Amino acid sequence: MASDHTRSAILAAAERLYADRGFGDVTLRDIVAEANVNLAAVNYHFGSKDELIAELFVTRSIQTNRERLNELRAAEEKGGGRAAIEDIMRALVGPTLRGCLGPDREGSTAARFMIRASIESVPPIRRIKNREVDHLRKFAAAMRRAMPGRDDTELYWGLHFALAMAHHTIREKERLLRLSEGKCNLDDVRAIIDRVVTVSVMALTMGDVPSKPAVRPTLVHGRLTRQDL
Amino acid sequence: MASDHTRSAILAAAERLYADRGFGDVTLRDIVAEANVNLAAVNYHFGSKDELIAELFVTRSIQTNRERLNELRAAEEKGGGRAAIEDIMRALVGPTLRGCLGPDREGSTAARFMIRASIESVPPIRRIKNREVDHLRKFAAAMRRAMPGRDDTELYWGLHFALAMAHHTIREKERLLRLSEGKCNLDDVRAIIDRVVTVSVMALTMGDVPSKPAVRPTLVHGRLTRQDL
DNA sequence: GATAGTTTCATACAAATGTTTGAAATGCAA
DNA sequence: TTGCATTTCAAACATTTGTATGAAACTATC
Repeated sequence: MASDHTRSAILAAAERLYADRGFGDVTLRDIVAEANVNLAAVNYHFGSKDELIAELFVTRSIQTNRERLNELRAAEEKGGGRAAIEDIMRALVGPTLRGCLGPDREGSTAARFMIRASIESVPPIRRIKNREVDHLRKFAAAMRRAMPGRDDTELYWGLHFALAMAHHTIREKERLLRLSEGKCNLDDVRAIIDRVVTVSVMALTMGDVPSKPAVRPTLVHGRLTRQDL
Repeated sequence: MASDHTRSAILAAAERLYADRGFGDVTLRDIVAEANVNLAAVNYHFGSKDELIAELFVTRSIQTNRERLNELRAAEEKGGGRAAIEDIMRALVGPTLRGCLGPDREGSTAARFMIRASIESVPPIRRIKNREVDHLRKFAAAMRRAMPGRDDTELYWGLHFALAMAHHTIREKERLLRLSEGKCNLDDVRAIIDRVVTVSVMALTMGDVPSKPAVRPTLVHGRLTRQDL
């Protein structure tokens, strides 16, 4: 194991190709051609194609999860142990959206790969994905601390909808661009994050009785009243 | 063309198998075995495997789109030519959610097939999905009539988020169930539709100045009481 | 009931794909 | 250097897959 040159070349080439063309369209021969290595190298270094995909996915999963948890921890420190709900949602959707929607498209190969993994459903990845629930539970716990007394069901739906908007925006950005004839600016990632966070917090606080009218308006005006393109 | 027996047997078997095992796992040989027809029958009747998949998807898509437009038209008639925004959103997400989340989903292979089509991303279906934009434009137009003066960008984002929540709920219902430990009831389709519609309308009206405080509370309370089934 | 058009069938084909193999090359320590 | 383990390589393997073919069976019209 003197130099991982071949091994990492395969990983890089595979991730790039999968990100660009999807799992269904990329063969081992495509990968080794892109990596300039021999066909047998994949099975030598990874055992099988599925294990290569799995390694790719777990690596990136760990990275994204760590980013998210870092943001979450920072938010909790900022709030003295209890993060604000909007900061929690921001920590949840921010890393993914920034990674996948940013104009720095070349550095975001990893993110585009993760989107592929989210769109297509290939066996090795599906197996790993089942563990993601444990990760989301940490966010659910933080949300519970931020909104004590709120019904857990509402909380889960809010978390679910936040991921829905984030992932769907990434998944269907082409369609949204076409539908809006370019009016929806998908390069302004910060505005998109603000938008998703705002709507998520709205969804989470929507059960509030109108006798406490301060909550919602504050959020509405505090966050992105302005998302001009 | 005396009796479409073979043709429809293929369609039925294919839809069932695709619904159960996904596109990646089902071969033409599986389909013809399930349908008790000859292997060559698929190419004879449909031309190719992709055209078979396309026909399956187009058929179901047309059904869903017709349902949506019917609901939209009914809402517009009810409102005297201008439908209420929440009714428009309900027409947009209702048919899909009802079709894919109903408690009779075990028996409805069509619904499970559409879920598969939403989860996996196979070329013939992707091609067809691109035409969906034209269909969505009709909803954008209705929304524009319902909310005159509102910026088009906001309108598209609202439409986009509504579809995001609906589709993500269908796609990830297993995960949501597991994350919430069964607390999120995914069999109560009406409540889910109300929830998605409410959040969507919130997102659409979030730029409103608080000088018109009647809008949001009305929606909040009307959430679980309305039904247009 | 003969005939033309349609459908079914067994079988073959060609291409693609993940995997294996065994030898050659390379690196490294003694 | 020699010897040994690791890595690379070209080639082959074994399946699987969608599709094509040509004959047989069937159907309906005259």
